[in-house]
This record gives sequence, C-alpha cells and structure tokens, in this order.
Amino acid sequence: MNVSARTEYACIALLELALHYDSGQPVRVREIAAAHGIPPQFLVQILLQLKAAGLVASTRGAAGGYRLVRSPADLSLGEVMSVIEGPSPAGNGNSPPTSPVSRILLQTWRRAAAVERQVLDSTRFADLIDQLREPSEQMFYI
Amino acid sequence: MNVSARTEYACIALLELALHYDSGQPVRVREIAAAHGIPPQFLVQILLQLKAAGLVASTRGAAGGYRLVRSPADLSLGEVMSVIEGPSPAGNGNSPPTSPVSRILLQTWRRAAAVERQVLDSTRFADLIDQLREPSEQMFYI
DNA sequence: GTATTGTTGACTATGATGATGAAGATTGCT
DNA sequence: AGCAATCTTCATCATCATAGTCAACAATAC
Repeated sequence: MNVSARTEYACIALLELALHYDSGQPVRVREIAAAHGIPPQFLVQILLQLKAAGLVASTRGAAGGYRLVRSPADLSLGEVMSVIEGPSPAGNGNSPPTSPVSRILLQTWRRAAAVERQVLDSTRFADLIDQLREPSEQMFYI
Repeated sequence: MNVSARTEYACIALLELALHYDSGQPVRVREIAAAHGIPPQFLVQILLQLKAAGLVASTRGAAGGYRLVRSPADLSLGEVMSVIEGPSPAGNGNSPPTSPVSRILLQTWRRAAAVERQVLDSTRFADLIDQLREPSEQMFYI
C-alpha cells in the first residue's frame, strides 16, 4: 500500500472533521494537529489541498476553522487518497507499454490496483466512525 | 500500486529468463537489456539482487549469463516484488498506531494491502507465459 | 592469453517527501 | 477603530529513495 504521511494526515483530519460533522461547527487546524501529533503548518497545506478539491470548506477569522462539505456517508477513503496522491499512474508512470512482456505485467498490476481501489472506495468515513464507536467487534482481520 | 522501474525491470528480466527456462541455457544481461530498452548496468544491479535472494543463478565467463533457479510455475509476482522492494511497511512505516483514529485507518489499509497481495501472490510466472502465448483471450479486464 | 562475461563498490543527479517560516487577509470581539 | 485569532499564500530547506553511471576486478571458454 505505501501510505504517505501526507495521506495519513489527510485521512485523520477528515475523520476528525467527520466526527464533528453533525455539530455544524468548524474545527480549528491547531486542535486537529495537537490531538494527533501532526505538525500544524504541514496540516495546513494538506487542508488547503482538500479545500481545493472541494472536500472541506473553511471559515476565516476568530471563530474559524474547517468543516466537512459532504456527509461522512458520502466520502470514501479511496476518493481522499486520489485527491491527495494525484492521478495514480497505472503501472509505471513514464513508459508506454512497449513490448508484449510489459503489457502482460501491466495488466496484472492493474488488476492488483483494481482490487485495492475496490476496498478503498467501498470504505466510507461513516463506516470508519462506526468502527470507532464499536471497538468490541474487531471485524475483518484478514 | 506504484511499481518502480526497478521492480518492473526485475519482472521483465525474470519473465525473459522464464521463457528460456526449459532450454537450460543462461541468458546474457546485455540481451535482456537490449530487448527491452533497459540500461544494462542498472539491470546488472537488479539481477545481482535477485541472485542474492536465490531467485536466479549465474554462470561466469564467455558463455555465461543468468538463469531461473526455480520453475516458472513456482515463482509468483508477489514474491519478486517483496524481494525487490524489501519488507513492505504496513500503513506508514514510521509511527506505531497511537490513537484509535490511526488504528482504524491502519486496519483498512492493511485490508487493501491484503487483497492486493492476494492478486500478486497468486499470479505465477507460468501464468504470465501462458498469457503471452495466448494473446487472443484478453482475460480479466476489471 | 585473450575475449567475453559476471562482480563489486563507489558515485551522481533528480525528484518526492516532510516539513518550516514569514508575511498577508479575513473575521469576531471589545 | 483596534486587536487577537484564524485561515491563506508563497518561499525555502533537509532528507531520502530512485534511477542511472563509472571503473576496476574476477572467472570462464576458446
């Protein structure tokens, strides 16, 4: 999988915002950063990226902060990762599949990427919240 | 997926060796490199890494080259990628899962990694050879 | 003994990653 | 109006992985 720190921070922040989604109140960057040991200035960059993608909205000023735009049931981990990591280059980014050998390998890697995407796209933030609130059932340890 | 050039070159080379497995004759580095546009000196590094892992064996001297140690039916893409890319850091390599939020995310990423591994481990080089020799049936486009 | 091949180790260039810093803009409150 | 809190923007930097190169050496076939 290889999840970068940037991606992990983005998901943590969004999950935090999802937990406050019902209140309608914005959450401060510093609070999220402090709660999870994320460098605040780095988190700012990430949130701006999420804002540019339309996933979060911000309120400036003294009582400002960030909030989730869509419902947690309508946002998947896969979408967030696509936003943060940019367009995923299937296989290897640079080379067009020149030889038959390369094409066969590329096909397999696309299959692997597809099942991975399937898992990530089908996991919504509402699901993550549910799992957070039911720590008893350790579902799915494959 | 994010397959590095190093990994792709390794798989190309091994697939090439697998195609010559029945002959028992070693294949020269330069031939593999020239056939697929791989920088020869770079491919040398990769083959040495594969040799250190016991996947290939080499013969020195004038008629030397590399050959596959095990049968193509006994070697999977997943194994090769593990060898090349080293131990896969589940989730994010550095941080132990501190907060409950991080743990929930880590669980999902591990699930995604597991299904991906399943595809890669179940694809053997013999399968790839079969696909190369039957270009008519474009199986599995997910 | 010479050409051909693999072996070894050091080296470099480039880009991504993970931050850090400073100046500006907007709002709430007094 | 003025101040503090907050988001915004842009610049900069250190570290590491990746991709690739170079040069000298070792072994084998003929």
